[in-house]
Amino acid sequence: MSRPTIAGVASAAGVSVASVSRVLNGLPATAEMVERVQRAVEDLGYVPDSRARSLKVGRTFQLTLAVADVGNPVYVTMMRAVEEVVSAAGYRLVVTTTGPEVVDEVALVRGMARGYADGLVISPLRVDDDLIKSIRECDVPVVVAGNVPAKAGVDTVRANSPKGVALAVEHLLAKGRDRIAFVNGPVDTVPGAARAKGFADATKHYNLKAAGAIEAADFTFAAGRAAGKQLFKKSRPSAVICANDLLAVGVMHELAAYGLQVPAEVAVIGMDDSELAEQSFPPLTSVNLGSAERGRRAAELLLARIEDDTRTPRRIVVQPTLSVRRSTP
Amino acid sequence: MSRPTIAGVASAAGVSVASVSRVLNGLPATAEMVERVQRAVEDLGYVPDSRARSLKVGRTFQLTLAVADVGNPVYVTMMRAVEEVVSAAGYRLVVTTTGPEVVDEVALVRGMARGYADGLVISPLRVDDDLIKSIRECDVPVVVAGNVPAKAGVDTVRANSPKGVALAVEHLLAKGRDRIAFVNGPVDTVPGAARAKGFADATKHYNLKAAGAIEAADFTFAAGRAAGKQLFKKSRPSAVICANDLLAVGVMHELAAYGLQVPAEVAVIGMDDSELAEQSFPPLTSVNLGSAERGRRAAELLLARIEDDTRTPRRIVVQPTLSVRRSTP
DNA sequence: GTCTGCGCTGTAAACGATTACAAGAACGAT
DNA sequence: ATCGTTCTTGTAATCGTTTACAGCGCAGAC
Repeated sequence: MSRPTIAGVASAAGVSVASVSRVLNGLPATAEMVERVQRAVEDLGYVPDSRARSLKVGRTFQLTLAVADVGNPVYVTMMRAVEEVVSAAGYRLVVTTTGPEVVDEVALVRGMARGYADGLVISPLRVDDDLIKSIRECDVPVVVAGNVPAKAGVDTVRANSPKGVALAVEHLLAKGRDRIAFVNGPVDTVPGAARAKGFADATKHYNLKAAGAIEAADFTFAAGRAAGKQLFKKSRPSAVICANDLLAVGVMHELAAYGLQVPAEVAVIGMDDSELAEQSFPPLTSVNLGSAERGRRAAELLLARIEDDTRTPRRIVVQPTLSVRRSTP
Repeated sequence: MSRPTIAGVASAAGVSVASVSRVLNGLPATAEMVERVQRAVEDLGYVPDSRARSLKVGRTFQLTLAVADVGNPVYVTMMRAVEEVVSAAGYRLVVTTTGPEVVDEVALVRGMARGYADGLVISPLRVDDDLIKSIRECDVPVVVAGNVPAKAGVDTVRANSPKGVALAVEHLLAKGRDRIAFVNGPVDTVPGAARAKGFADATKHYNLKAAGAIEAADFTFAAGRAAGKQLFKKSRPSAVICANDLLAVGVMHELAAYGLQVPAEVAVIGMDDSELAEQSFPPLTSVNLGSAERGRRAAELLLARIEDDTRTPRRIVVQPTLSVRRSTP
């Protein structure tokens, strides 16, 4: 036998479907009506069909969070924060993963028009005009966790990577480490570009001597190892700043392979201050780019826009702090 | 203006809604019809509403994966495997998170009846009769990645934890480490219970001398640290087996705090062989419980059951292997 | 006793797609 | 020229809800 529908409940309770619906949605009804409906619901094990409901009311009460790589620990921080906010507001959160390619992201945003969810928080790795266009044209609210041009006119909440890199550099200089290498992720990504700018700014501002800069293939552990290998082949920096924690951990492994002590001989700083930073050994000094707060704010922005689609887009930037651990002196 | 519906497309193209639907679903139509419909679709930027579609056809073409803790790296392995299989079959995968409590899991399974997705892979931390009942009564297919009693009559894919623990013990004994401590997660969880049994079996079978056994508060890094602290306060094992990689990494941190060398003085073995095992330092020897394969098989089982709901439930068990790294001699 | 107003409840029309069925067109065979 | 096939297209019912609207009963005011 297939699932009971509201009509089945109605006939079992001897009332109309409208009354069942009203009772289920807490609209006024006599005590006897409530009683009869609830009994029938109980008896039949009725559960309302969310597809039909959301077709009618035009909302799914689901929100989507899209991330590029589930293996990147920064996303678990963000995911937790988003989850907390949206579930408090009565929404379910579903997480999907886009590939690293911008076309995947565009496809996802376009797909939202099918009505899978009432809103989307997306943290795109790469951004192009197509993506921005698809976000602006999207029928459901989208907020971007990441950096997109102000003229795009979309709600965003982003980190201040350049400031973050500066914090790392200052910390190292204060400890007397002035031969600072930089291991970035791909610069054709949003975070890669921001961090490249940050390091370039810092290089100029603090008049850093060149000590090596590498662009890793992606933001993964394996790429970090490869980058480390390449880096230490030709230079001996006294410190390495990495564009995220996975890269940093990869680099630390390579340092160990070279027999170099962290932090005694080489200091290492990661970015994101993810759980991995705490778990790595030695525990990793890392720039906290506020992923939890960004997640929270992004979720709040999304809820606010669902509430009122006419508000002017906001651009929130959250400031970094440095979590000092034992990978720096 | 709001999104165009199929009726809008039909009138724009000067054809009937049925024809539009047919063209969109690739049913036979004349070239001219196809042309007109596609032009109208293009012009209006029409995207079919998946809610309406799934209400009618009774399927959402979405599958759900539910995990207890997104912070546990074992799930990323599993998630990747599941994603690969289901997307190849034309489904979208959405991931949700249950809390650690069994009531959350039950609520999730019950909620599936609302028709959010066509199937569910759940990896429950705790299992009780309510959960099993809810799974059996669930209107959509559910496969459990984890151990539930055979009499439950549900599709399951599970690891062989006892065998896994045995592999770890054998490896340690072969290296001459016979004072083996065991750091488990909560034994009221499914994996906790299985691993406890494994260690008890091994203790008996290999006649291990008691070297300490701790039950951590949960399967997290922090709990691993706490457990390590407690353990080393009273005993000096020559090896520690941990119920998962997060616990193992926590224990290694605590060993470092005590100034004990890994693996020279104390060997450490984790379980799950997650990405963290490779990333930790020293890289962690870990029992590979086949999370990727379990994910893959679970997804396949789910697809098969969606295909044919009458097939008798299968119980697949995947065998462990040991990934030896540098945390053991 | 009649009338007004209020509060419940039921009937039926949506929401936006798919699809069974019927009708019309085109075409070949007789 | 007629008939029967086949192929394409349109009409309308349907999926399971919510909700506008109308109807009905009952209480209170005159």
